[in-house]
Amino acid sequence: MDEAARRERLGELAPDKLAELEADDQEDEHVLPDLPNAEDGAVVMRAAPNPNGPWHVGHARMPAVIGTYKERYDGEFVCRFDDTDPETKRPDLDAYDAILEDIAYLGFEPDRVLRASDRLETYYDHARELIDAGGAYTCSCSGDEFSELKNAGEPCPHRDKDAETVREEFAAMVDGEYSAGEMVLRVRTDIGHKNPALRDWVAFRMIDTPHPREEAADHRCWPMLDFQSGVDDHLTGVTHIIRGIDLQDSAKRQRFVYDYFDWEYPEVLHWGHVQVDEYDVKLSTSTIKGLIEDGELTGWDDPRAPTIQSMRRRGIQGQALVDSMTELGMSTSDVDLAMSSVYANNRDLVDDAANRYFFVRDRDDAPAVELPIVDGDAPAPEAGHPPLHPDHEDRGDREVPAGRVLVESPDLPSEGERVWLKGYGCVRYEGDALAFVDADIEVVREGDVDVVHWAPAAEGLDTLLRTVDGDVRGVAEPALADVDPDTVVQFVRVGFGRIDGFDPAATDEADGPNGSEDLLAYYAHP
RNA sequence: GCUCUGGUGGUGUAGUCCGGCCAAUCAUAUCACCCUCUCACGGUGAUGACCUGGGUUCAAAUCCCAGCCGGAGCACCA
Repeated sequence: MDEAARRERLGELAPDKLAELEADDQEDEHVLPDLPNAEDGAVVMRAAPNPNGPWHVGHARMPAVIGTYKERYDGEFVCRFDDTDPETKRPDLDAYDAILEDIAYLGFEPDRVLRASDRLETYYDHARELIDAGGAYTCSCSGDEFSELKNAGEPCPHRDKDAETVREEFAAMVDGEYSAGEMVLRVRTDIGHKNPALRDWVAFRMIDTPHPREEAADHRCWPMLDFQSGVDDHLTGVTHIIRGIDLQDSAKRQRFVYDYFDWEYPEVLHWGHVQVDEYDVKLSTSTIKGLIEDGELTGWDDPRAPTIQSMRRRGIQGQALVDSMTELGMSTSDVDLAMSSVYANNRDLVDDAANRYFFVRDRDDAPAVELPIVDGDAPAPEAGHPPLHPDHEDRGDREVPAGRVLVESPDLPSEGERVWLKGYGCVRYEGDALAFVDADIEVVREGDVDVVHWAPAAEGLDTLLRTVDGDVRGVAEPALADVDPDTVVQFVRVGFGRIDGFDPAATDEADGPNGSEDLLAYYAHP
């Protein structure tokens, strides 16, 4: 009795038990824990990326989790670009769209998209209001000076400035009358607070470098994350904030501002950092950017790059990444994401649709071997006809010409031994040729011969397969020429990959590192 | 130094709030077997964890104490 039948039977015998079982199943579908104080239809969450480059795989976690909760609570997904640092983490103008594309690839679409750099006047207004409420003061201490006082729990001399001076000095900040480092606006918190991280933090500072966005290039007075993000979260109606443990103290800092404004602070959840195994490259936008600039990586979508764009180009479904990310849960400890988990999820999604094709690798340590197939015990057929998919005969089969063929050297049997060319038949290796034996599948069923993939030497496509471990050259069967780019296929006994491009004009002579192959493919995983 | 925060198999996770049904769930991983014209898919099985030490209790992964180890913040970065 299979699962469905068993359930049906249970439904007849004990309907209440079945209902219980199904209720449990519902529970189980929720990989993520429930959100605290979440009301259906009244949940607003935001992803707040700094657009200083395209996303790495770790970034997928935020949209994956927010998107999942959005669906569960019929909530809202706000994407707010926190691009308030034109200098140190300078925004990259292409990154805004790149990030939105990354989110779309993951299968989500933000309900609202905001840019903090569009909202400076709003932040200034709130700063003025905060000053009027006695919650902020301008300060011209150097960073070191203030740090020393702060660590001792001592106020700096500017703390007791009269409100009028603060107003004037802040107006001058907004007008850009100071240079970087000359003046900041601090939030008056509690200079003796037991946690030094919370004492009178900076809300606005001067930056001399113009913002890359033309619309914001005139501003010199920029809010710090805690101020900008705190104000925006309230103004956009965010009910649940999810962020990394590096921002653990942010909520505590922002609460001082919220208290001045008499706002209610949203629910906050923190999670740990995500590490991804399998990559030597550090998971950081600036590190990856550096590697690309140094030529170590060919771009953000280099198969060796731990980026969303790379996953996409390799044919890994955004959903696979989302599944893996939600499986990480919401723990505050650091987690290691195993790429094998992403691969397993992707295999699940892709296996049924991916048609099968042969690709014979030609590697230094395992070169492809070219041999003619000759008549042996029986006349050799002209071609093999393996199915496009073993579970879907209805999709038909491919034609693989079989005059001179290539096989991978480790697949070659000892001289005199037989091997089964998949979709073709049994051949005997005779040193300089493969002699056709027969097409009686019985030898395979009995386990007497190994089954290997192969490709025609002349008609095959010179192929470049780009993998995480470097580029692999080889020859693929000609049927791949009819496959549309962007299709995910399975290279039999090699693994899944995505067809990137086909160039029928490519000639045999023009073998170079780029653009010379007939076929370009990206490798996903086994 | 001060302040947070966390420790369940290789990885992730459930269980911890309200102690027993936990000799600990599920997934992935690894290995084996079955299936199979793939090393894929599917099926079966195996491997493998409660940080340590005390305490409370009839009973502790769960409560208490101490210790050990880890992560984060104390930026005019986000």
